[in-house]
Amino acid sequence: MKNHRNEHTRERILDEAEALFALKGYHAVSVREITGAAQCNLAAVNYHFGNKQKLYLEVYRQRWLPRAERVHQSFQDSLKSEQAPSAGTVVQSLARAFLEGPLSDEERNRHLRLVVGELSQPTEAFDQVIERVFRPLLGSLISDLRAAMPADMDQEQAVLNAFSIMAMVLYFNLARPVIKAVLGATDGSDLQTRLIDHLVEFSLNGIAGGKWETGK
Amino acid sequence: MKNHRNEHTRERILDEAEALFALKGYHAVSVREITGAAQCNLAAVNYHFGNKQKLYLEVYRQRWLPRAERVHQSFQDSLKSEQAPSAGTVVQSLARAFLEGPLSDEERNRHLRLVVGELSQPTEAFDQVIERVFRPLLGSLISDLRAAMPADMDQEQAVLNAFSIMAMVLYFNLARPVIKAVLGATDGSDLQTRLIDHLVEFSLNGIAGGKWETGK
DNA sequence: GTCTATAGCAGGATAGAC
DNA sequence: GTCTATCCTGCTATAGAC
Repeated sequence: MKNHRNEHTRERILDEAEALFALKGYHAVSVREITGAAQCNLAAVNYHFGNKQKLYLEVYRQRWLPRAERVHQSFQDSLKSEQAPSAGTVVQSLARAFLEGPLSDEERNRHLRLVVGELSQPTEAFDQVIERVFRPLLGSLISDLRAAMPADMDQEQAVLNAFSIMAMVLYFNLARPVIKAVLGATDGSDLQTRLIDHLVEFSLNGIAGGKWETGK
Repeated sequence: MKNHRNEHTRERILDEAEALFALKGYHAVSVREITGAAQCNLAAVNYHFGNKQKLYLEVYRQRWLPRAERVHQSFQDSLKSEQAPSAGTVVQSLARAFLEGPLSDEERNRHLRLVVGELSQPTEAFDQVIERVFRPLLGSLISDLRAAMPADMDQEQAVLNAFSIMAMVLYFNLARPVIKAVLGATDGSDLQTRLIDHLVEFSLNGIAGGKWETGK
């Protein structure tokens, strides 16, 4: 009975499993590695979750989903304070919710890597990700965007705009090392902030097509 | 000696390995699966490539790299025909090189999935991908963009613009199923073309910041 | 709920015949 | 170059003591 650690074994397993799955992907991580990191016994995974696959699904259900909802909430909260948010505000709120919102750097990295994993190699968690998170988030984003520029943006345009923004959010996180490498030693200062600024300006102009002013 | 198939075993293994690695990722594919698909013996992988890891690297060297160079070439060729290409032409050439250029749909899907794999879970192939393909391509793109709008775009801006375009190219391929799901049964017609149009317009506006005209 | 011990198996790799 | 046969490691999963 080595278990005098503050957190319960089950929770520690979820934490370590999430970190490892995000870092290496499902198949590259062994149950031994997870239980080793969680400092518990090999058998604990089967006891608490049944098997490795079910552990993975629980990571999504109990760690990833709530966090995704926090991000969505943060996005909506920062919009609720305004009555008729401009497109600029909408895009900025979204970018901030993802890139500097309620998540720590480490959490955000885990979170986005996991979703990229599901996008590129879908498992049983895929449907959850799409239906319970992606679709609602895109729904919010699209309706907010359309409200901000009611004139001549049809549904498909709005969807594609939303996807383009998500593309940058995901990619700027995933390719951070590459971006750093290419930009060279120029950084040191807050690359993160400059990325957000760029993302907001780029996508705002992308959406607006030069037709609306950013109010910048 | 079952080998009366047109292609040499070594080549068939490379083909099938690439398809499987792209589809499922390195760790999710077994050597048995590869040799099964290539209709050859299990031992053939070790005979021809040494081990699984070296096979994976050969897939990059002998299949992925040349294809990446074809795409880059296609991008540059379509620009060479013009003397002072506008930013719109540059972006459109890039998008077309990737999304409807020299690659078939299947090839393109493989190609982009493999690179996303390396981005999200780097292996020994990562450096090759960055140094021999990514950096040169970004270099071309950046210098073309800066030539097209010499006024006030600094190096970092150009880099971030280039990354934003690449983000959309990669993501629009990866998330194609999601996009289809969200857009619903609206498609049928050529989604591909509409995606390219959107990508070009979005990123052109994103780059130009409303300051340049697209000439559209 | 946590542990030890082990069953049972799949995967990578090799030796050696052809 | 290709095949068969086999080794052996490392994995998931389970049974059962505590």
